[in-house]
Amino acid sequence: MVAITLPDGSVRTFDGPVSGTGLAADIGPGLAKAALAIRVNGAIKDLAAVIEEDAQVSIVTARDDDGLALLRHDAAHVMAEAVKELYPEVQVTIGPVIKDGFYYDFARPTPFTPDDLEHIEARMREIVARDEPVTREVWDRAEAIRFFTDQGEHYKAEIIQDLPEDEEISLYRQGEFIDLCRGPHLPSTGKLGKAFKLMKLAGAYWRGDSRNEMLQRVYGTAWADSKQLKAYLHMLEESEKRDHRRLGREMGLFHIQDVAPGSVFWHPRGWTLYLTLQHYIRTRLQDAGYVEVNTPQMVDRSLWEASGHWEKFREYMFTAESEDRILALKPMNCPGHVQIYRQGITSYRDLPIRMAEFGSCLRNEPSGALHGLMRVRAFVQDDAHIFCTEDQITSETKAFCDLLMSVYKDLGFEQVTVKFADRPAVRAGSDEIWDKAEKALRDATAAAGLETVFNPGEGAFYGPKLEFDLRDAIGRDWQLGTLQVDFVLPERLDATYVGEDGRKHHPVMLHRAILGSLERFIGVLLEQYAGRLPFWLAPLQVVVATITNAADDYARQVHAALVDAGLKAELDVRNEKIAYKVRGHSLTKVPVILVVGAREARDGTVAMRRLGGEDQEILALEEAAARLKEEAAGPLARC
RNA sequence: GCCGGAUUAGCUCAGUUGGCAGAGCGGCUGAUUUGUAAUCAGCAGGUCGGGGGUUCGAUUCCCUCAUCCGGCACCA
Repeated sequence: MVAITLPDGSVRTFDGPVSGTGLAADIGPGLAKAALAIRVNGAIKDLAAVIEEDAQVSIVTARDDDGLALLRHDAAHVMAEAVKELYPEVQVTIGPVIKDGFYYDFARPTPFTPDDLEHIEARMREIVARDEPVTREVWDRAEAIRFFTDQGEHYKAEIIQDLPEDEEISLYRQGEFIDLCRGPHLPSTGKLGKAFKLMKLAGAYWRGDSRNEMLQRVYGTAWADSKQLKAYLHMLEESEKRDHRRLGREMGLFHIQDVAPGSVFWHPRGWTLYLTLQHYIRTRLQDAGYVEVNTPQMVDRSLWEASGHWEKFREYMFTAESEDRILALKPMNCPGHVQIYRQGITSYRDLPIRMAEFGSCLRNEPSGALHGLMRVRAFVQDDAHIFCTEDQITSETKAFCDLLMSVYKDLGFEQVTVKFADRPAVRAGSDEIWDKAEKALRDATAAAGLETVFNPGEGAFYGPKLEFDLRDAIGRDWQLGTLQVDFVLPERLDATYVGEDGRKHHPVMLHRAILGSLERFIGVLLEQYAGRLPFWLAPLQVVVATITNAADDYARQVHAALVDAGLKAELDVRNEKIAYKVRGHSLTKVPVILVVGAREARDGTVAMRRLGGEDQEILALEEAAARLKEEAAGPLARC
């Protein structure tokens, strides 16, 4: 007797062992058709797997996340089968499930073309139509290696070679295609259905290592039904509309041009936004006890040698030569800050010193990494270095985390992922120092009430690190803020303070940024709001638009009143219909349009229209200006 | 940096056996004086990314460089 408990608590008993297929059929024909796999006591298995003893079992369908993942995994296998049929010389490697889809990496002397993609997808649909049974086989390791080697599948043989000794070697067979796979899989290729699509081609290094050969990666997406697929494709289209590069052009904020790859030409409105954001963060830093400095852009190589950058960071540094010296454009501000710190003698009583700088940094990022505002070669961070004693690490870190969360909240970001990265394999400093630094950082994050995701071994070579990732509205994560505990640089650059004991000690440096680079932050901000920035941040807040030229003089008065109130306002007295003007300014995401015609001119009022709104509000001019002025103060109003 | 794709007017894009360069939007000018997401007409606007080659002739074919896009690697 085998008793099976279903998720609803009901129990079904069978005379003997029963397969997932049998169980699903026993429950009902509808479920039998939808069944993709089973979950036995929490572990997901093939539908064909036999349940030998009493267990908690649920039937997995494409409606649950595990089922969808299975579907995608099978899509990868079906794609590999299609590729092997069409191009027998290709070697298959790995094909995992990823967010929204799957990919498979193939080894092939010549890359695939977009035309090939169409053929592959068409063949996949044939394979689905064939409804080939998918069966699991357990092989002897040596035999499996020999098998794949004989087939010319050297990557597969290598994968098996590297599997742990005790791991079972399972192969899945569908039609003529046989692949190494842990499973589980769908019972047959027909279960994949039709809701999939091959999306793009890309190169990808074998085992993710750029020293290895490059494979051909084919990305695809797969869903439970065509409605979901359609919704996904629609979502992608919508995402494109909020791409910050597109918004930047449409809103007239900035452009990037091939004469200066990785650098931004900020237009008047974009620069206004930049300055507004900078003013905000500068004020917050001042209020938090930071002092602001500015350090040289070009610095002799000797300083970079002393700091370790010449050794560790050389390839990212731009250099210039002058009078037989090599100068480097600074990629970071930290060595400069240590030079300021070192002027004169510092007492423990002076610590902590929180030294901030909006310094222009240049890094020669690899050309393939450049991406709009998100990854540039010239940028400004809201950078600061906190020089403190070891005892102060916790309190300074907590204060920083609090400040950071408050800033993110002001700017409209509520969901922050905090990653804690600990000691990497290659590092400087003793284990005792690392123990101390990691503990201090952990204590501080706990004190700040932050939950962290552990990111093992990803710390900086000089110390552990917190990374603050923001998710934009499209669901992408961007690392913006960071805090790094550094015991190494103060020593290398000989920064000291005199302690209570009258002796010299090296301070600890906390490298920290909240916005990260202003460039990247603005990119994230634009995507987060789809260009519809909060009023206080909007580079153009109000347009005064006339209905007829008869209202021009009054419109000028309105505009002047707004400017007097400190608002960023423009006047639109073009000889155009109001609908035309409204549309134009709406497309550039101006948050407020004040419409004035003969009535408003007569009454001394304005018709206020919010971006995207359908109704208007008639207000006295003074009232409107006062209200908007208040709104424009933004979060700094409470400072 | 690596793999693939792209580069035509300010923007979005058409342009096939290689034969004088196109549209829409935007801009300018004129008419229209307009009530909340596109009024009408006219005009201007191009080394077809740069360089080299093949050809009587190249936006089109070949080579090369640059930049951009999508991945990969990188991201102190």
